[in-house]
Amino acid sequence: MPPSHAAPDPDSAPERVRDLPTWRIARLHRRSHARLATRLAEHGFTGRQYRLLAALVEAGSASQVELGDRTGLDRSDVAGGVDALVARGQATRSPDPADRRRNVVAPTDAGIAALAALDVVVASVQDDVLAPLSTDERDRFDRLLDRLLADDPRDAAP
Amino acid sequence: MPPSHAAPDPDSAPERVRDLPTWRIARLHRRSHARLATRLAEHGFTGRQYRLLAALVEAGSASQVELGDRTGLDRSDVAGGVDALVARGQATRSPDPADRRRNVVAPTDAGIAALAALDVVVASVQDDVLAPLSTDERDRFDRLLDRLLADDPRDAAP
DNA sequence: TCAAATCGTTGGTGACACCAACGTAACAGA
DNA sequence: TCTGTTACGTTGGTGTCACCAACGATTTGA
Repeated sequence: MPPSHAAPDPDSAPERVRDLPTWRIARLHRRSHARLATRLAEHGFTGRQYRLLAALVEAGSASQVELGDRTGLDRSDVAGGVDALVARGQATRSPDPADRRRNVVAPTDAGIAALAALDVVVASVQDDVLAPLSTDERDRFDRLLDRLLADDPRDAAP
Repeated sequence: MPPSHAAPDPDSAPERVRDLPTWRIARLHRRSHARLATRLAEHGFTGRQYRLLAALVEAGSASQVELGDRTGLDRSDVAGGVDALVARGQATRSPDPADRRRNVVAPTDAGIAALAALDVVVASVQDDVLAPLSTDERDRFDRLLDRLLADDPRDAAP
């Protein structure tokens, strides 16, 4: 065993922070994200690349802006992600003959197969993250999440 | 209206991702984190610096490893954070006469005052994030969070 | 036709979570 | 006491994520 850096537990926090909802939400996210990222990494994927490939397969084929819209990624990040997919033979990129400003990005068979494999992985991670909850509790959690995510923080009807 | 990069909504995602718990948790975190970060930034603070200052005030004074333990930050990140606090006159750093490997980091009056101001800000962000929920729902959410976080993350050490 | 908008690319920014190596200093065992 | 090991702080990386600015090439629409 190396001298051991004795990495501090990233979940430890000062007293006034420990019980804050924002802190607990961050902790939950770190955990769920770490699990997902680890499992995706085993297949050579990053979270963004998975989203990208998913959007690509769902769309059949798309321009990079469209991929940006479908994944919530910035144009520049789409470019890099598509680079990775193309490099691995999971997608193709070619100029759009109808509008030569655009690229047409399309999944390959290998890409489609990879996504199918990832879907299984991703589903198992969901179960992993929610494991501590019963079916009932998962439902309740889901509904609370709905409420919290419901958009319009700015609209207070007078 | 500027040429408009037309930044995509970061919450948009492919179909198979949209309803995943991990994705929804990530969305909630992005939201709560963005609100907190924005409000802290108005006072020149980053999330880590707030945690650091909080740990510092709670401890009275501490070495940097101790700050790392109290905040969950890596040694190297503590170093940078303390740099910032010292540069702003919110903390002092001096070698520990009792163990010259250590630094003694201590909050200044300005640091203590800054933390008091931040505490108010942070509290208001909590309320903001939980705004969509009733008191009852907040309790339920809190308990579910407890369950989800109870599971031990640092296992897998056979 | 010519200015304006769009698309993709490149190259940054900052925050966050990590890890490796190094010099100094303290310590513990032989 | 000497000597090897550990601890501390610093420096300088890594990669992910979310962004933003500018540029060339292309298309549009006034």
